Amino acid sequence: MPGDTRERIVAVARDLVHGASLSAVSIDDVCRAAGVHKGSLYHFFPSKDALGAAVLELNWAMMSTVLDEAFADDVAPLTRIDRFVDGFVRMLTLTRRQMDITPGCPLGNLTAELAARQGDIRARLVRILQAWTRYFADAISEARGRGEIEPTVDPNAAATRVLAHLQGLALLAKAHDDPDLVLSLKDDLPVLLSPAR
Amino acid sequence: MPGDTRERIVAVARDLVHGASLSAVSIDDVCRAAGVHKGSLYHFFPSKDALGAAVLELNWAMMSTVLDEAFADDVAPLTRIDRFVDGFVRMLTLTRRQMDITPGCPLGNLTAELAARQGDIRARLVRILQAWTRYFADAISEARGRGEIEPTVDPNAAATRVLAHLQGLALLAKAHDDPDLVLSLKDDLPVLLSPAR
DNA sequence: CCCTCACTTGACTGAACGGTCAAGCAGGGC
DNA sequence: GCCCTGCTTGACCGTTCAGTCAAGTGAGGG
Repeated sequence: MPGDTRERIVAVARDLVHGASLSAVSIDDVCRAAGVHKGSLYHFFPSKDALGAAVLELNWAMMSTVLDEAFADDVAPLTRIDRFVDGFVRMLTLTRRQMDITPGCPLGNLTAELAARQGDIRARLVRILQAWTRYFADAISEARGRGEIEPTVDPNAAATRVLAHLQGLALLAKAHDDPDLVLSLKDDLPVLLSPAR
Repeated sequence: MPGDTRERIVAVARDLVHGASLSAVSIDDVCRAAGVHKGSLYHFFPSKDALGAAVLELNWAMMSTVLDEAFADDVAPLTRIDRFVDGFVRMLTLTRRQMDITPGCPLGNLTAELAARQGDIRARLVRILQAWTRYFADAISEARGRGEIEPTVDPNAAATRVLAHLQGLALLAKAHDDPDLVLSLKDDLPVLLSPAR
């Protein structure tokens, strides 16, 4: 299978990083887990940072998949957000079963770890977070158009609120080792989508 | 000055860690910055993990100070939360000026980094987060008693909501390199403290 | 005056780290 | 049959890491 090695390396690296952190996972760890020699890895990636960037992209690709499924317009817009939360929690629960720890949001973790670095990587992180916010904003906007939430609500501000809330809950879930904590986002949604007073 | 060295080591370590992460800061870095030799550091701390634990305690002590000041009962309970947000953002802004990066929440960062480890450290993190939540819960409870928020609001659930929101905003602030993002918590507060619907 | 003990010094260790490289290998095109 | 090219191999390098240790130093107490 050509082109298989690179993908396997990134996939394995993502899993290891998701269960710990970028800095906690060494190149040797990745090679061992992927059944690949170091020179081979460095054939595809010029540096550990480059591998880290690839892991970030894979995480975003996986999150995009969950987002695209959840935000399909076969249900009401606010139901889509609920559906996404379910998918997100399912992701956490699955990793918890495999790794015996609650991993937190893969993108949130990388943001926390990499945002302090200067360079393109932070710009990319911001872009990803913005793209993520847009999923929420679009659904909120549509719900507002249908009269399901107050017309005075700013969809973008509300979407940022939802993302921040999700990230915070994911962090608490990681600390408490309980993915279900994130489920409370569904209860909090009506509150988060109500107008400021 | 007796007992000074240990404190200086922890203080310096905290600053370095706050600007990056525990794993990104080496024992040598700390020694260099504190003007101390390695054997001296290991006289006080049996391991890097022990130093990390001390850094966590110092961060909580500093946060406690900000919390105690903000939550003094010389103003209305909801005003205290606003005051805490101001203090928190001031903390971020100060570090940003010194380090040229927005550091995020010191406790949130450590939570993200250490929660995956098994052992006492996660238990301690959870306890700290609970103690933090209690500050919010007490103020919310008092505000409810004064009729400033709806009686159907559960102070503990609302407090957790506020903490999650704060952590999420701190993460976004770090990503966007803009401490002021956290200020929007003050606008979001009425929303977060309104009853579920 | 000297002993004790908390603290400091600075050189040291062994392992792990990210990264390099010359040599090989296999398959596809000429 | 040959070479080119994409990929693999496994040994190797220099650095940095957390952690150790034997030998000091100096102040306070008896």
